[in-house]
Amino acid sequence: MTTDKSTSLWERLERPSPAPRQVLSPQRIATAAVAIADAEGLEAITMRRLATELGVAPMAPYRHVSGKDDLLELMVDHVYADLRLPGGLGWRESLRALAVRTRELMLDHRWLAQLPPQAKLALTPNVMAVAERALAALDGLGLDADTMMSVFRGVDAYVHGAMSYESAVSAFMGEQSLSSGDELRNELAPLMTWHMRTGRYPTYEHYLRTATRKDDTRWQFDLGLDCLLDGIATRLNI
Amino acid sequence: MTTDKSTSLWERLERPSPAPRQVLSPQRIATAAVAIADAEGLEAITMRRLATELGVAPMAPYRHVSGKDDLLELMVDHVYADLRLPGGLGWRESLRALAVRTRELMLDHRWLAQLPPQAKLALTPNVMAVAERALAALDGLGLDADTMMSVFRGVDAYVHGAMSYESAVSAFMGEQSLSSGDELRNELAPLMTWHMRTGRYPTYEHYLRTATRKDDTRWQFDLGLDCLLDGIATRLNI
DNA sequence: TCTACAACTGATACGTTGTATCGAAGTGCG
DNA sequence: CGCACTTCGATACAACGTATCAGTTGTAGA
Repeated sequence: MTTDKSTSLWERLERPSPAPRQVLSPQRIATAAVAIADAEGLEAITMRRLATELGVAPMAPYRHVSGKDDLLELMVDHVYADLRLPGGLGWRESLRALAVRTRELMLDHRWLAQLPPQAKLALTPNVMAVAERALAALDGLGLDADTMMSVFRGVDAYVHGAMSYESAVSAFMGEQSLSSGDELRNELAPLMTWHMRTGRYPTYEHYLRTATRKDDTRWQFDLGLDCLLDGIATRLNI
Repeated sequence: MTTDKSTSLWERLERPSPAPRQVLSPQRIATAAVAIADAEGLEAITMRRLATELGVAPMAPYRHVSGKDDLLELMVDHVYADLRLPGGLGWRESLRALAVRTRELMLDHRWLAQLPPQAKLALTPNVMAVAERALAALDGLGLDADTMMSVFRGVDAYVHGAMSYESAVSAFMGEQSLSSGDELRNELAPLMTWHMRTGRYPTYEHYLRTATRKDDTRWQFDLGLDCLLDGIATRLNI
């Protein structure tokens, strides 16, 4: 190695460290990004922040991911690896497990339900594997391919829709430092009483006054899910 | 009015126009913003772009909306005014109308399904009105308040989830200038064949080869919706 | 062991975004 | 006519995604 005479030895000694090679990899990037998003939400995901967290220059990750969209896809694939579905069950228990496990995944990673649209189309290996599992559970029941896919996508749509709402509420509570449903409703009370004072929402008002399971999100999720599964069973004769 | 001697008459005549007061209003802002988003997608919504479209300085709209979040809520309320649900129907036809009309609204305004999370909690008058209509349709059937709300939210979750996917696909096709399902699949073919070559997704592969209704999104939507409505009917004995 | 090459990272910079700030212009009331 | 108040314009700033390019390092061939 020839020393570059334009920079003195001392100057070069001042420079960081020789930086061992291969400090970055899609794996390390995904893990770091997921950690950030889990701890501080999706809006904390910044190429600069990610680089800082990895102890690297802002543009370094671009050698491994083509941009932020790519990064989000990588994150999705990374966490979907944890979505292992049990085998050997009937179609109904399989779809139920799919829904419940997906919900748990989205509760562990609230940002999953807040991804921008293009990240929702992520056709990554681990996402494909989940679809394959679900479709396989629906195979051999006499359904045609279109119906199988629609049933799977229907359940998936319900889960995503429900969790999109649930995690938006939870994100809002986090921003406002609210730690219970009562605190949330207290925060929203002025707006709500203003609405109710118009007298245009009597049924809604009745709900607000008499409901007793406003915070039982699991019960709400299961009710809708069971309805959907019931309907699949009766309508498709399976 | 005293003329300011530091600026000549001609100089002041050169200046735009005296700018009649009250050129801005939440109404005008909402209409302009919706027009932009309808034509060019949600990412075209920029405070600067909005101001330009309104013929006004970048910061002017901030006198009427507190920020971008507020603007999005205003847009949601604006388009939800068009979501009129027919009255005098049974619970099932009402929920079906709710779902179908919401889908149509989201097809007319693709950005509705791509809103950031906080905008999905918009408790605006026109959104409340839709909820009230749906809840009223479920009233008097012997359901408790919690169940009524969960059923409504369940249907809403399904619709949002399904449309989130559908409009993400449609947005992707728009970006890539793809105008048919065949073109879309052609675009995705390299990725898909790569996945299929792993042999890990046999059921998925069977779907790709034999399905005949891949582009019939309305049929897919209705199948899931009918399953859900069937399930609600049987599980809740209504 | 040396050398050339390819892969990788650092530094710098540009255009855009949301929005804070403050002064100017117009409006309604005394 | 004067004055407080609302509404708008101009300017500015920090943070973002990312293009570009030079510098650095590991590695393959001689």
